[in-house]
Amino acid sequence: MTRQINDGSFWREFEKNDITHSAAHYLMAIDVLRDEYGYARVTDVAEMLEISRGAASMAIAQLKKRDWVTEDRNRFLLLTDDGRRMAKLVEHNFRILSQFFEEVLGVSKELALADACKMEHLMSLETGRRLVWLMRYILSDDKRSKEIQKAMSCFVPGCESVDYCPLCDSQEECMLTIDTCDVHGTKKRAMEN
Amino acid sequence: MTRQINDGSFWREFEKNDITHSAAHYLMAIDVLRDEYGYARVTDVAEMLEISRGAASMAIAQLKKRDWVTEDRNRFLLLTDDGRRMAKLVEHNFRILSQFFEEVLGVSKELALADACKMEHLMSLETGRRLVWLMRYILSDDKRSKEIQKAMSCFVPGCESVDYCPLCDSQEECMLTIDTCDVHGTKKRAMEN
DNA sequence: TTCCTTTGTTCAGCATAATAAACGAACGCA
DNA sequence: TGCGTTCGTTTATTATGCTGAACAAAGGAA
Repeated sequence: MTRQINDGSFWREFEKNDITHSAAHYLMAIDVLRDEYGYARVTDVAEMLEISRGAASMAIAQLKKRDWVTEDRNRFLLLTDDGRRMAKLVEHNFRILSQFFEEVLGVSKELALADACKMEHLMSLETGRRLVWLMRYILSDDKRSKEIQKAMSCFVPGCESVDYCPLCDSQEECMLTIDTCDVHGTKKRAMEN
Repeated sequence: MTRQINDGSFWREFEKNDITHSAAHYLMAIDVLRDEYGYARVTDVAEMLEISRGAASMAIAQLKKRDWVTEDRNRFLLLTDDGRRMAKLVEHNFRILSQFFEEVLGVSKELALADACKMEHLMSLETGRRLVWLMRYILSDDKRSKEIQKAMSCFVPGCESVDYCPLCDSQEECMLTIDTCDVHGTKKRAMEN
C-alpha cells in the first residue's frame, strides 16, 4: 500500500483554508456578543477573547476588508451575511464535533471540547452535514444508540488491548496496535520489548 | 441553551498544540523517504514537500532542537523515537479521518483527503483511537455496515432537505436546516425567501 | 588540478498574528 | 470648563514560516 501522504504540495492547502482559527473566533465573539448584549464593540471582543484591544482592532480591520464585518448606524460591530455564514459554519462544526466526540465516541467532555475547538474551522460544510446525518441516524434509534454506547464502553486506551483489527489487515501497521501510546515520550516503546 | 464558545482564552489552545501542521509533514516526509529510499536529506524533504531548501533547512533545524530529528552515521536525517511517534500519530490520524469521511460518511475521496489532511495533527490520540474503535464496530458487521451506507446514501446536501431534526430540538437552530449552504457567498440566503 | 554540480546553510524580505505602549478623541461628571 | 476615564487606533516588537539569493563545502569528471 503506497502512502498517500505528502503528495506534492497538497499539504499546504492548510494555509489556504477559508478562515483561520483566530478569525473564526473573532466572528463568533461578535455574533455571541450581539446575541447576548445586543451590541459588540472592539473592546468587548477583546475582553471576551482575552486579547489586547490593539490586536482586536487590527484583526477586526482585516475582517472588515474581507467584508465579514461592518458597523451599524451606531458604529457597533455587525456581521455581514457572509460573516454570519462563516461564524455559523464554524459554530455548527464545533457543536457537531464536540457532540460526536462526547456522545458517540465517549470521550470526556473536556477533551471533546478541546479537540472540537481545534478542528471546528477546518471541516468542510459537506463533511459536517454528513456527520450530523450520521449522528441523527445513530441517535434516532434508542436500541442502536445503546448498542454503540455498549461497543464504545469496552474501549481500552492501551496499546496491547487488541491483537487483531479487521479494519487494518490490508495495511502494514494496525491503527489500534501501533505504538503511539506515549506520544509525549515518557514510556519506552512497547512493541520493541 | 448557553453558548459555550469563546469562554475566556480556551480557544487559544490551538496555538499550544503539540505539533504544527508543517512540522508534522516534515516528520512524515522524513519517515516516508527513509521507508522508500532508505535515506532522507534536506534536499529530498524540500523536493517532496515542494518548498525551498532554505525553508527545509531551517524547519529541520527546529525539529532537531525539539529532539524529533537527528542524523545517522552518514549524516542522513533520522527520526528519533519521539519524532517517529509524532509522525505515526499524525499519519494514523490522517488514515482514520480520511477513511471515516470516505467510507462511513460517504464524502468524495478528494474532499475526504482534504479535510483529513487539515485536521490530522489536531485530533488527540484518544479521540483517534476511539474513532478507530467505532469504525471497527461499524464495519465489522456487514449488515450494520450496509445499513449505515443506506442511511448515508439518502443524504441531501441542500438546506431545505430536512424540516425537523431530532438531534437539535433542544437547541435554537438545527444544524441541518440552518442556512450555511452558500458559505462562499454566491447564492442569496435561502431561508429569507 | 581545475571546473561544474550538488548540498546545506545563512541572510534579507514578506506575511500573519500576537503583545505592549502610546496617543488622540470622545464621554461623563463635578 | 476642566479632569479623568474609556475607546479605538497606531506603532514597535516578537515569533513563525515561507521565498529567493548568496555562499561555502564536498564530490565527480575532464
